[in-house]
Amino acid sequence: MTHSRDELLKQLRVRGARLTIQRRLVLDILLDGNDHLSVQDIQAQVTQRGADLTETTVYRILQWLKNLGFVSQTDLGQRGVVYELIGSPRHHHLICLNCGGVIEVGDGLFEELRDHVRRDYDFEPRIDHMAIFGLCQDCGNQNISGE
Amino acid sequence: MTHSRDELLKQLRVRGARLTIQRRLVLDILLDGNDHLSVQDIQAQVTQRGADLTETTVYRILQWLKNLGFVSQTDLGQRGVVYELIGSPRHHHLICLNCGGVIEVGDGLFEELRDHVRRDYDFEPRIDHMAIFGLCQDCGNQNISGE
DNA sequence: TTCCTAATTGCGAATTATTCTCAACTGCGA
DNA sequence: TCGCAGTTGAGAATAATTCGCAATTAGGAA
Ligand SMILES: [Mn+2]
Ligand SMILES: [Mn+2]
Ligand SMILES: [Zn+2]
Ligand SMILES: [Zn+2]
Repeated sequence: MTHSRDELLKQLRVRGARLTIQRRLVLDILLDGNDHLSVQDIQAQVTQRGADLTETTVYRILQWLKNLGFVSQTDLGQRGVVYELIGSPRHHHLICLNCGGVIEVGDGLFEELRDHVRRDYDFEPRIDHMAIFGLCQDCGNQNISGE
Repeated sequence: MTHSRDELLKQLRVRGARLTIQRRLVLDILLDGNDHLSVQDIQAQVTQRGADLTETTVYRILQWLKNLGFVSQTDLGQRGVVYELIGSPRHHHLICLNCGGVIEVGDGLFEELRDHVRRDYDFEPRIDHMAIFGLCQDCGNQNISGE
């Protein structure tokens, strides 16, 4: 499940952050649309709710939430950069280079990798919302030319 | 080891690609500097060799090599997007979000993940040159503030 | 409740990275 | 050697993100 709104706000308050209406708005949009949202998507939502934030502000708030570890920022390739609240448990995606299809996968896939990295390199990986590119079942069977 | 120049050219010829002087030049630069090269890095090398390619052309050649599966394109975060010939065996990197340190790791780390993805999702992942972000040993011990 | 101030936002320009268009050029098969 | 589809050059265009600074405001202190 995802963070609840109240829990989220509480955690932010604890960290001494100012809860401006702009920040609440972006948080609400992220909480509602439990989806991949681009900056434009978020701006559209802002407008739809009768509000109005600068692009700059949206970028700044997303950056802030990302640095705090509440939001993931992921480049989905063709589909560009998207933001999403990091739920628990986390999830990740397989993205087909040919058809663009996006498959959601659980975090289990990455548990071994995480452990290995920790053990072998004493490195604490932040694998929050990975995009793995490749060829899906359908496209893998066709023979894809390089160009 | 890395692809040899001749082997590489042969493979490209087989695929019916035109081996222009521009393409040879970029290939040679990639072969020599066995390193992460940004587009600017490559342009600098081009100049250093007394030649002169447009940025556009460099982008196009890199895109072409990437699509053919010979070159990886990786976003290293702070350090931007870099290109590198995909060697065999492949390697990947751990990148510290705090100090920016880059650790090279072998491909073994990803073998399990690859198998899982193939088995569980019938998806052929192209894990050529991954960047895993997180905190290195030194930085993990300090307490990092969110901002 | 009011006041104060550091944190945050708005605005618009700047920067950066990448792509596009189209005319000129050229690698390579016939 | 010729012809042309594929490739490059040039420079503008587009898209994404960041910057600088003045105006605003959240939230603690009085
Ligand atoms: Mn997702
Ligand atoms: Mn590398
Ligand atoms: Zn596909
Ligand atoms: Zn570090």
